[in-house]
Amino acid sequence: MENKTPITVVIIEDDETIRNGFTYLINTTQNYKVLNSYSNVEDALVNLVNDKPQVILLDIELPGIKGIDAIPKIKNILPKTYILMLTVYENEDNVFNALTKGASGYLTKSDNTEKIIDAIQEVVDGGAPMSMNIAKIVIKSFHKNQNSPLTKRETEILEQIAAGKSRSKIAKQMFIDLETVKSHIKNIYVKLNVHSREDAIKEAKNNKYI
Amino acid sequence: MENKTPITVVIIEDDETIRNGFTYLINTTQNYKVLNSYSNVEDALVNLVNDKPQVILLDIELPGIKGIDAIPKIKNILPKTYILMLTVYENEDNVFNALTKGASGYLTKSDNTEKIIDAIQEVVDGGAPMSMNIAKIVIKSFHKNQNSPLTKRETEILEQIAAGKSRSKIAKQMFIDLETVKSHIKNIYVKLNVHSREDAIKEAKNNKYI
DNA sequence: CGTTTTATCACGCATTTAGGGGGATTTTAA
DNA sequence: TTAAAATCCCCCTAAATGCGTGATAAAACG
Repeated sequence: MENKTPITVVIIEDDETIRNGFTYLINTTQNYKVLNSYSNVEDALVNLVNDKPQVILLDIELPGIKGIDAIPKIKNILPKTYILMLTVYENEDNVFNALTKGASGYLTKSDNTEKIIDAIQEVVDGGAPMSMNIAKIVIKSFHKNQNSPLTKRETEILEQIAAGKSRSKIAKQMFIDLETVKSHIKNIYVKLNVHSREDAIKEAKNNKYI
Repeated sequence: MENKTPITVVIIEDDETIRNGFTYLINTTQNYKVLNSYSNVEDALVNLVNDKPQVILLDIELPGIKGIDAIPKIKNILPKTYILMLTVYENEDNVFNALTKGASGYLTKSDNTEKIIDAIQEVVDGGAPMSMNIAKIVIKSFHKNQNSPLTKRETEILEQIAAGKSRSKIAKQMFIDLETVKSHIKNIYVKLNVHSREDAIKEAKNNKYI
């Protein structure tokens, strides 16, 4: 067990105490090694080519280039490196932005520090470690509103509109008359209090009707 | 610790062995209690009003009404009950369907059986427990394709098109000429090899360009 | 430093679509 | 057995769409 090739980590975090804390924690754990740690993205970007870590712990709140914007830059240099986000805040937009740009996991610093080791292992094993509250945010983003004012058919049609389909195409694919589709759309607009496809889509997505 | 009010659970699972196994496991754990277990959704639906469990363990592969279709029916009767999905298969569509309809967690039966207790506790605490592979599927669904053939501007415009905006509205909001927008859209169509908004949206979403 | 890509703007044209107005009828559920 | 939901009908005008064939300036790349 002792002489396995260790899992290599780089830390990008501006708070020196946290940076050193994590470095110590990881380095004193068997089979894990911190190759380097940086207090900002700029420094990290020039050195990462040499470090070639398997996992990067990336803070979100950083001076200069923010953690979120660092993700694509890092992925450019090291496409196979797993990026684990670290944050104190649980801002929804940050979560989805980071995931969209390619982060593989998302941890809050309030987590038990030992969890960081589990998370590093999990991400190397192809998993997607998340703190409990982050998982909740992610799962909740899938939940549809059960109190939609739209009927089943109206919802169906609005979904097709959101897919960019014309009224006539919707009619053909649903085997109903164009006039029926128009009628449904009229009712949708009244219910959502809008006067265009754009606003209907926006309103429906905001309220998670679709 | 011993005389806390226990967390109440109902199991809906057709395999008798698994059903009894989970029931035994949960009932022999302090502070957890299985109120009832059912081998199909139909039976469960008529009794759930009396059971009023905090958590339901719901199998996906069931005879008659499938687990996925059971979710909205259960939510109708008991809107506050947390639903944890159980499955042997890790079918992507099932995962997203279940989450969309309101499942709060998703576990594979291959998980260590003790994890089920942790998951029940986590969901009651407002979390969203997932097996590692499920978390991976969920997180991956957010990842955008880094090899998009579209330029930044083209991607921007295609996103607006996917939001249902007209070319002229896009032009106004981006402070560019309608002709410029038309030009971009033409290039998008060529690159994606499509001839309509609908197909452009579909192609872009399929490949995660947007 | 030169070449390519990207972003910008131009004009015309045939065809379809969108949104709104006013209805009616038939299924489906409560 | 009512109410809600889904279906279909006709009219209208302004706007949008997709495609053709361009040009020019700015940015990025090697």
